[in-house]
Amino acid sequence: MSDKVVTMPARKRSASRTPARAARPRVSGKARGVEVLQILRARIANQDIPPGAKLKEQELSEEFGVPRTRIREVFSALESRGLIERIPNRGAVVTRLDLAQVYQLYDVREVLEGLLARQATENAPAESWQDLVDFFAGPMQRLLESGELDRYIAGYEMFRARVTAAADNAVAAQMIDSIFEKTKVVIHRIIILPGRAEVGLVEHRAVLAAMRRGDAAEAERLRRANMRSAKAYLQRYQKFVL
Amino acid sequence: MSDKVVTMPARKRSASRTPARAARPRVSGKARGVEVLQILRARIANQDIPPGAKLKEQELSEEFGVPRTRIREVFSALESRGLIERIPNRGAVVTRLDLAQVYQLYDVREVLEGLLARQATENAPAESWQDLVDFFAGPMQRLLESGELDRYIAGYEMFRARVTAAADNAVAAQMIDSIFEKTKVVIHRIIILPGRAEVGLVEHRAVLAAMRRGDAAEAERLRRANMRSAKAYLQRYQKFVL
DNA sequence: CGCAACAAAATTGTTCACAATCTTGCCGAC
DNA sequence: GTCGGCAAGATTGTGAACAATTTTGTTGCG
Repeated sequence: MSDKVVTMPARKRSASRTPARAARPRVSGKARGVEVLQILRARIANQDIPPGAKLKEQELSEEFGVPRTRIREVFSALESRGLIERIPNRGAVVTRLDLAQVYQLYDVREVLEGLLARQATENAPAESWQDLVDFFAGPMQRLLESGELDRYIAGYEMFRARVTAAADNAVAAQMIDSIFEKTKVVIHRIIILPGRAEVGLVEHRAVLAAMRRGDAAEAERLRRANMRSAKAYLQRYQKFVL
Repeated sequence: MSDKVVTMPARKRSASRTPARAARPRVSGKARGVEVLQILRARIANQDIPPGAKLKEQELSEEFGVPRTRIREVFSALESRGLIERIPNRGAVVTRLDLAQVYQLYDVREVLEGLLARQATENAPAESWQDLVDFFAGPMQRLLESGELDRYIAGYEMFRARVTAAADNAVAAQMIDSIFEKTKVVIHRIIILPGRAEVGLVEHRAVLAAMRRGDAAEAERLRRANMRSAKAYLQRYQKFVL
């Protein structure tokens, strides 16, 4: 995600007096194309826009205060990411995940998370994981027992962020990101399944122990086992999750 | 990788006489947006358009006979795939791979090809691989000895196609495709490195033997080893490949 | 000769009008 | 009452004109 963002003088297009059609009604301040893309990605990932919903060009154009052609460009990007489907002359709808695809996403995620765990272990000094070992032994255990699942999930995402950063593999990170934006809802629903968080916590402690030892191969193996176990929960409670 | 590419007549933009905007000069028959996208993807993958080259909207618009707004949409899709970079008011250029990224692509490809080999072994009956075992024992060996590298590569891609089809994992297949379209040239250059094809052939035979035995775990392990070995060649002959 | 300022050309970005296509609701025939 | 057209409305697709910006070329000064 290149952050060379910008420059771009903030001045607003001079006076542009246009007498008729006076000031634009811009519902929310002007947004650049990239921003619109990110916002829509997030909305789809969170299912603020539910699967199957239709996206209308004009509507979005007015909401974000950008030209309709720009919305079309954003649609192209969303389509190439597989988040929406476009049918000629019929518009764009949010893609619906089918079961087979969710399993495939989990299979791919298994090997990618394994890769990141291994590379993180190889790249970072073993001691650097100590704080996470402690965190998962104490605080995370407590969050789980007191039922604070939101903060538990936040802790888990922090773990993933640390591993991803240490692995230093932008390609893999980006691919997992694209899996996340499709399955975020599913993943969160699995965590709150009966017994899943407890099992997951044990598995994560095992992964962290291997990383703390500097055993990269074992960290990869355990992380993959962890993902397979999550997939097994998905299969078992399929009807509740999808 | 669809090769419907097309050549594209080399003639230069016709007379462009259009006095009163008469019949459209369509250089090549009308093309849909998706087709334009595929063609440009192929051109970039083959380096018909070299890294760093600038893509001009009007030029492409005229060549394909599609509106410029459509070219812009295609650019958005190419950008989201990481094939081009767009700088505001400066246009679009084909992204240049840096060394670190190529290594990362190989690391990811290692685990994904491993996944496909495993799932292919799990899904297809062991006997179904016999013809490939034979092919890699005989014909491929001969192609190598007689130096017919193009056909050797074609045989290798046939192997990949078979495995991918059997694995039946569209998500993984698509991700590997996106890796291919960025590294196709590099991959082909590695194959023609001294000794690489010979080693690769031996490794592929081992993978196929495991698949023929129905040993999915071993097939995955061997395929990953094969990819690591290819990456090692890349590291060794780096300066000749990039 | 170098170089800075300016002018011209090329290119990208935006806007709008309209055409093509699909959707919806209505009306009548059976 | 149901079904099949048919017209009106909504939505997407196209193309050109226009505006903004960058690039290129030129001129004149030191």
